[in-house]
Amino acid sequence: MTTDTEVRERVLEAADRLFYAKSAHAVGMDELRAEAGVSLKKLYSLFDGKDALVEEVLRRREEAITAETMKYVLRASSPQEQVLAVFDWMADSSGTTDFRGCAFINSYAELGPSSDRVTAVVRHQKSGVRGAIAAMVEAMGKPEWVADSIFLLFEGAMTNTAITVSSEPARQARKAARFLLEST
Amino acid sequence: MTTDTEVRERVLEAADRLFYAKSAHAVGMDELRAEAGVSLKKLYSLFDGKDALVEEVLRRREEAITAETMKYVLRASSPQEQVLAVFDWMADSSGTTDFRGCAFINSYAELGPSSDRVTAVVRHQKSGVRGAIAAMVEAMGKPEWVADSIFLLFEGAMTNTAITVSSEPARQARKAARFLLEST
DNA sequence: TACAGTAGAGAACGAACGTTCTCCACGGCA
DNA sequence: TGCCGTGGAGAACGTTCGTTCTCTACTGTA
Repeated sequence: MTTDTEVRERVLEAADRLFYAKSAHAVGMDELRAEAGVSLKKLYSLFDGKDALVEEVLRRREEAITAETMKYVLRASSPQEQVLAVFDWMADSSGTTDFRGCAFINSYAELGPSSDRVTAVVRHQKSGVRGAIAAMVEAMGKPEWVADSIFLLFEGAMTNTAITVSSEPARQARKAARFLLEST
Repeated sequence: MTTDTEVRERVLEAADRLFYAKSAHAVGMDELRAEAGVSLKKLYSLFDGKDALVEEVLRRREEAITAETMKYVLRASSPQEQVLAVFDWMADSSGTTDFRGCAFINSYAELGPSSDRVTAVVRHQKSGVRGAIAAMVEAMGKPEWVADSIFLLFEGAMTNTAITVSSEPARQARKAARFLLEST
């Protein structure tokens, strides 16, 4: 027997995958229904509509990404390697054929102007990433502008890794971040 | 008398403004027709449809942005200030209330997966910016990885200036770029 | 077996889209 | 003046979307 929670999760997983791959407006509710193996009725009984679904997908993805990058950070051997681990995560992620950059930047580009809810989730994710980097950099005793710079390198590498379909930007950003950490 | 060329330009200007502000899929052809003050018939006689219009808008914007940043670069007083001028352009641009980040990144997020034409224009613009920065940095005798890093800082600042609605990321990126140029 | 209630399949609906077509007003020219 | 062709206004068309509704099959229970 499949509980509602399980069905919800299946829908969210499918929605996350499709929205990320094709952008939200390019995925119809019927396509999503088919991909999740769920009836349209059930879909609308579990979610308040497409907008709410998009929002929930983003929130869920924020948690998932945070957890996954944390794994990279925690297995690092030194404080500096901890900071740089986020770029290793990016390089590994971009190896998957369906890498499409930062889902939050993408969603903000597509839906930001029309949805305050999406904008709020995106801002929350960005300030979270920025805060996490800042905490690690501060623990190394480095000035705050170094953390800001590494965050911007991360963001720039995220989009350009997607656009160029190569993990080169991730490696370049890692190198720059290391230089900043070692020369300040 | 208004020539076809003038009408074309008026349509392209309106399309650029609307697409950038609201994302392409959120702007209907009828809204664009009204904004440009043109009949639907004329619109379709001048352009091959919405897709072609989006593509042409992006190409036109690439030229316009290149020209505008060049103005900042050319008035700079030193090679280093020339490189950093791109961040001054960004800070000034973000001052306008309707700043929405990089139109090419935004378009790639929204249309990249479904349009090879859009993807091609975006890649062209990105490699152009990267090349321009690389040329200036190389002229200073700095290693290539410094240029790559400054480019990524530029890209990251572009998106985060939009998301945070503040020119702070532009200033942070400028500071980081200056540090890279002065310590290598 | 008879029945109540749930859930799935997918038809149906209203709105919005991109695109084309119809109709009419107007200006140049004989 | 009469005629032709261009162009504007916007109705119309076919499609697609998000969302809701209808009908039917099935399950558990007495």
